[in-house]
Amino acid sequence: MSALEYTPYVADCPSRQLLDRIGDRWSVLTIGSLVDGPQRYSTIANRVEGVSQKMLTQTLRALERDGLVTRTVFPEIPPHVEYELTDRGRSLRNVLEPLERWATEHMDDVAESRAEYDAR
Amino acid sequence: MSALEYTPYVADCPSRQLLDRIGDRWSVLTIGSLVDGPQRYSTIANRVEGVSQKMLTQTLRALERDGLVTRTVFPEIPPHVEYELTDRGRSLRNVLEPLERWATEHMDDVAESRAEYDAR
DNA sequence: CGGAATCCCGTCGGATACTG
DNA sequence: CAGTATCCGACGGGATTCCG
Repeated sequence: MSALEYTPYVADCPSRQLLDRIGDRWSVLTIGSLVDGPQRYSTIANRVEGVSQKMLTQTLRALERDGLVTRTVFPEIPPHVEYELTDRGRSLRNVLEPLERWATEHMDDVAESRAEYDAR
Repeated sequence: MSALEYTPYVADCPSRQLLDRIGDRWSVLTIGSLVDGPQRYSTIANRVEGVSQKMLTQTLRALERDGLVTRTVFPEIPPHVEYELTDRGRSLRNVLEPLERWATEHMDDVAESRAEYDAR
């Protein structure tokens, strides 16, 4: 019932900050790159084109802190680190995937609307 | 078929910019404030607590440009402007609502994870 | 009432260099 | 390989002022 008291429309409600985090550019793509199982840091970096290592590390740390991904270090040389979605992370992915799909499916229509808007 | 060629994981793909826009903090809340029909500017401003008038206007313009909301000016004094979701806007809302709900429903769990993470 | 325009500061985030 | 640390420029976004 406590969840019903949260609403992101209120400025200082914690759910607004959470919404910011999970709607974040790199968070969405990072989580998406983990859908098909655990991945190494370098693999994620390759999948999420254009992300700097600073932002990727920062994003992964935040996701780990929020209990959305786990970080596993294999004591090897050279280092080997794997990131994996938790159950909670997967449940979030389930609502992010439609968003990602919406973006790709409506890209053409949006581009058309933009052209019309800019023309007038 | 063209939609299949878009993927936000590629740096310069237009869908990435679109994903940024629609995942944006103010965009999500602004769209959400329009679910129950057309609203005046001031009403939206009140519902989305903490939004500055600059950001609200900017957000509404972007949403209008992308064909997600319509802007209707009533020639009255004082001015009267109403914003309303388009069909496309409503389809987007349908995928944003689960995201918003996820944030409120998992807020407690996430807060707990954060506390644990920070403690160690 | 619903903006537009300007100023200005904070932080986001990229580039670079270094390390276990 | 998987980071950390530092520097620093760009710009997001708030506060303020003015307008039709």
